[in-house]
Amino acid sequence: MPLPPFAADLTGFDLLLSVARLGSVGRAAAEHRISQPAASARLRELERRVGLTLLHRTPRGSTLTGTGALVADWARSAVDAADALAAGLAALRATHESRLTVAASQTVAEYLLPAWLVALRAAHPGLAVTLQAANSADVAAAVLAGQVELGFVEGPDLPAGLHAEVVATDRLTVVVAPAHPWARRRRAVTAAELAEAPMVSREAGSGTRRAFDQALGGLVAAAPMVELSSTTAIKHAVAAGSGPAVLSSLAVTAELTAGTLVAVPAAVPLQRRLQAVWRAADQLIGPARDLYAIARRT
Amino acid sequence: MPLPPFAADLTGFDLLLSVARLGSVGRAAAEHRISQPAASARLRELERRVGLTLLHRTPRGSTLTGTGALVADWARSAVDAADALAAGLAALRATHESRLTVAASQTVAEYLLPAWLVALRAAHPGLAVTLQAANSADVAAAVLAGQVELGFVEGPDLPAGLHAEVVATDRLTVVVAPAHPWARRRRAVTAAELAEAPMVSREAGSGTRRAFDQALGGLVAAAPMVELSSTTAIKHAVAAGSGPAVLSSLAVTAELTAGTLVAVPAAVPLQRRLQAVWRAADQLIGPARDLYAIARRT
DNA sequence: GTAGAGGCATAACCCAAGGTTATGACCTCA
DNA sequence: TGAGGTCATAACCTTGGGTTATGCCTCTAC
Repeated sequence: MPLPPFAADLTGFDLLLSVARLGSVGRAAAEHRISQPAASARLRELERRVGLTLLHRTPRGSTLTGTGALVADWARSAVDAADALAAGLAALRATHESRLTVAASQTVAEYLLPAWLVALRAAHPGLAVTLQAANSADVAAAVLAGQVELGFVEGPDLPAGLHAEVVATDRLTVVVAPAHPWARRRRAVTAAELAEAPMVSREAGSGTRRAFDQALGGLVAAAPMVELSSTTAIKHAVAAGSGPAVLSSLAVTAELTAGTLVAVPAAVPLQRRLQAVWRAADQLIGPARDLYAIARRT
Repeated sequence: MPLPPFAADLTGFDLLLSVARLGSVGRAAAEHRISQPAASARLRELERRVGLTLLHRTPRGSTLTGTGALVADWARSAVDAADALAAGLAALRATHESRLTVAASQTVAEYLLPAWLVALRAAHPGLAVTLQAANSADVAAAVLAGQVELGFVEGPDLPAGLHAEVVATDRLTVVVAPAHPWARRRRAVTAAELAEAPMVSREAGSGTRRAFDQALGGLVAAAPMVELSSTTAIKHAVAAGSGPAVLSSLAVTAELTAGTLVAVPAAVPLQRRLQAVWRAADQLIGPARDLYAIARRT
């Protein structure tokens, strides 16, 4: 389960990407603020560890070999993911005197915001972003109170005084363990069936749970089998066979691909809008406006 | 441009994920084959570096704090990406006596295969996969010659003797730099316009180029402005303003989000099928069959 | 043809991060 | 109250990765 040692440290791959872009080990070294021999040694070590020749070194520069180019492309996604992680951490850590303050609901903070922050940083290098992650209601309250300039929430119920714009649509997915009877269903489960089934669900008041309750129309959902406060915990519980759950499709793509969870077709409109919100009295300006534009573009 | 130091080394985050899953620092240490004090020190160092408290340590185990859970979720995607990189590298490096041999065209090898390999490894721990990355024609030839059990190719033209099944549909996207006149277009560009415009394109014979030529119907495309052999090089050329290009939408999502490239609506059916191919005489069995199933599920 | 510039490799040296084992302090539970 | 689990601290060691100095190669320009 732990990451193999040669993949855990991305600096070598990061350096490889710089070499690919700049065409020489020396220039890549300069970009990373290390000496040329250090870069050279690092790249050699990387090749030794992965057991492949990645670079074509010549007295006039270095270029990627064929497999090197493929590896570089794979490495790029890993480095990008690490970069998104770094952007999120920087936003969490930033002090409150910084320029842009944002609050986001769990789904947005978890799955969408990191990429947005990376894009925002491209437009505003050096901008410090402060992020509050909370549930939709708290996000709305923080925006209304002026603690944050911009918020991202799920679901339709919003307090007055807020201006909201839909930035994306999130589809909810019914998931079960592969061994669950529903896993083999071809006919969509009905609202009634969903209402009857005890589910693994988030706590009452979460955006995901509210969206599900609404999707049932007039029906009232059975008491949940378990209530858990994190998406990850729910996924594990479902995979272990606890019962069905309703989760954002953003949250389960990896598990569906890996086959640890199975999506069940459902005959109810499991959609919800992800909205950007700000005070109706204010105008979005500067970085907040740009972040909103980035979010819309997704 | 280089990755910040605290994000380059993922081992700390990987360890954090183990703690989250197992509930104690000691058990996480065991999973990573290091001593408990080493793990403890590493986690403390991680918290120091990111400047956040991630763990709630108690005499009966350790759990994530609120921000810890959010960070863990972000970290998971970074670790997963690194894991996909590792799976790809392992497949490239594997010796030829290993059990499963696969060949894939560039688009598949770059964007889809790593995730599939991760899923495959979940089903077959320890399985060694050998990967050949080549263009569609060479992949087909390798399958036909029996050098590889399973191939993934783009486009419709296949030699006789191969069995093919569509595993995914890939949409091609016309992209330009934000400053390009087409970037502001609301009306779709026509096939005639696309045929006339000198493009930045892959070399003749690549799957992407063939698909584009076919999409023009009877029209014959203008000579390309530049021919480049890697997707990355094309993206840079387009972003620098060289002209339009037609690329797999898988290849440009990040750039579209970041705004360095802009998608142009097109009035031609820019779709192509990604197909799994194997020898018509053979039956897919074992890991090859599972990899095919995983690919279909995507 | 030769000098110079740019590029990578090697050598010698140094430092610190991170590993280990041994041990202690703390809490819970039978 | 003692046993068994947890995490923290201490003392020590190894090694990966950094630095500067230098050499060799190849292409280009005069």
